[in-house]
Amino acid sequence: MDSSSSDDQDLRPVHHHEHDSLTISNGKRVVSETDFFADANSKKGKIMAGIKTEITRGEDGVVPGHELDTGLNLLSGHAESERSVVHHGIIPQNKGDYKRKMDELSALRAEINKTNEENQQLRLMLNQVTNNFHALQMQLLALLQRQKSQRQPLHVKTEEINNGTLEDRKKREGKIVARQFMDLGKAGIHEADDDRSQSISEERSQEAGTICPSNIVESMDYKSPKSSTTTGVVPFDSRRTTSIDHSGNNRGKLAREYGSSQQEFHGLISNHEVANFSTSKDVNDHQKPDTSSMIRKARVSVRARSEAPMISDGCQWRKYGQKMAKGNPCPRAYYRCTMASACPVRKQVQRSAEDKTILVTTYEGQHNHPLPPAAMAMASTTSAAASMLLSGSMPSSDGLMDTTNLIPKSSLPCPPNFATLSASAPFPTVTLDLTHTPISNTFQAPQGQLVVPSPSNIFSQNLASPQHMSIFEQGLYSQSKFSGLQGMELQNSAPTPLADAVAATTAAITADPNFTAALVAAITSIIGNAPADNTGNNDHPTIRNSIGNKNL
DNA sequence: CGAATTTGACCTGCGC
DNA sequence: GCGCAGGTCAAATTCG
Repeated sequence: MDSSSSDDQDLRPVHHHEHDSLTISNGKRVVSETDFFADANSKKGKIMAGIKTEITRGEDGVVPGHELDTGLNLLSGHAESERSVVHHGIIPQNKGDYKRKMDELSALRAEINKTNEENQQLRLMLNQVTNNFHALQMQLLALLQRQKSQRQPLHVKTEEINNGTLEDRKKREGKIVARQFMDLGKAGIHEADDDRSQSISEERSQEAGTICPSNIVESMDYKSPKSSTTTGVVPFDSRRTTSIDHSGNNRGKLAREYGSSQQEFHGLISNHEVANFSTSKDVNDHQKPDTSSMIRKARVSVRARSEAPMISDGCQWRKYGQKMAKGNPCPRAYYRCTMASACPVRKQVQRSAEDKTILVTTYEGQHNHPLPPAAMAMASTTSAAASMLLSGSMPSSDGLMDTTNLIPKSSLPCPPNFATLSASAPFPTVTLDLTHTPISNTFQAPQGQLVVPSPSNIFSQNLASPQHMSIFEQGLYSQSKFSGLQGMELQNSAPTPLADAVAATTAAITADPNFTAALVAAITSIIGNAPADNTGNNDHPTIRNSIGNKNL
């Protein structure tokens, strides 16, 4: 059922293309190959054409002749007019004409087969490159961890903690804590992900002796020098953890459930990241109230154009609430992940007040269970984005997180301060704008949100994360090329040879237009305008009527 | 009939 | 302390 509706959505752009071709041909009996693959001049267009033909075949397994007509009728929003056009074109006037048409149909069929093969090859290539990239990223992570552990003396952290005003310190603490939370979450996912990521987690655990300066342990140590160094319950959300301790009402029930899920969740965390954490009680004992309030979750907001009530991200969600939010006539829906009984991941879905065709999905938390590939795409992307948000740069003196160093000013077609994170924002939020609005608009966002127009930033800034760069991310990355941000990933590299190497690798991987287009197809199939469908058909190479099409 | 959704009530944090 | 807004709960309702 879902797939059928999804197919409808998928086929819509195909129809438009064919309709255009038919209109242009106007009276010709068969859609010419050139018309049918109208944009086949470009590599991208060639891919699209191939995918389109696959869709046409998909209806009943055959393509040419009247079957083509049938497909059009199924897809057409102007069925009668198009049917007449096509029928007029296909009914032969004489035998020679008929033979000529049959020849053309044969040629068309051959072309379809060819493009289908090309599609298959592209798919294989995409998978292969993805796998290779994952492996490469794992290696880079390990190297980076080693490099960090060698570069960061502990006195730097002490100095940073001791300097500055109390307010500055509080702000720093909040960021540091939040940053670590995301690291924890990532660790959870990695552990559940696969053996490779597990090995990485273990590697990170082994390197726990000298740790990243952004580790929460420093913050906790500062606030609570007597904190236990043994593994304990990590307060992923201090508020909920407090509820566990002090609440006996119904809310406590959820809190307990949530808390247990957190324990379960943290069981997936590498020892290094859990070590030195105090229990929630310890934290409450040693933290000042205003300091604990700084402990906030990072969120990742995804803006995408969609008519569906919810974008398909591969996960199973259960709606548990709906609220009217201030300043937006559209209600905000609250969902929680139901793929595991105690998965802490929540998401909010709300249409943009400015543009109701834009669906804003905000993710919070990390899955504590294995994810299907389709869900991994979104999960890893949001995790990477959050990671970039929380580890991208050090806070500036005014309490704002200066993220301008994420992207060099010289490469930005936007104001240099477009990306700032206010420490006063309710939650540190990264926004992935997939609406493909012009760049100038893409950077417009509510105050306190870091807008990331191009996930290339995520990629190049997220080297410290063992997170896989998913197809989703790669698609996002490739989108950046269409957004006029080419080359940013190279200029944006951290000033380390390793990061340069990664950026160069990224550029090399995505240099091929075929690859880029395939990635766009993949990303589009995941988060496109398709109605909510959780059928897991995201690996279909179809280019859907989606956010990216108008820019392709 | 079980699962999912709806929706009013409740809780919490925050600003005044 | 009060009111507001965001977030969540859970009984009622709807759906498959």
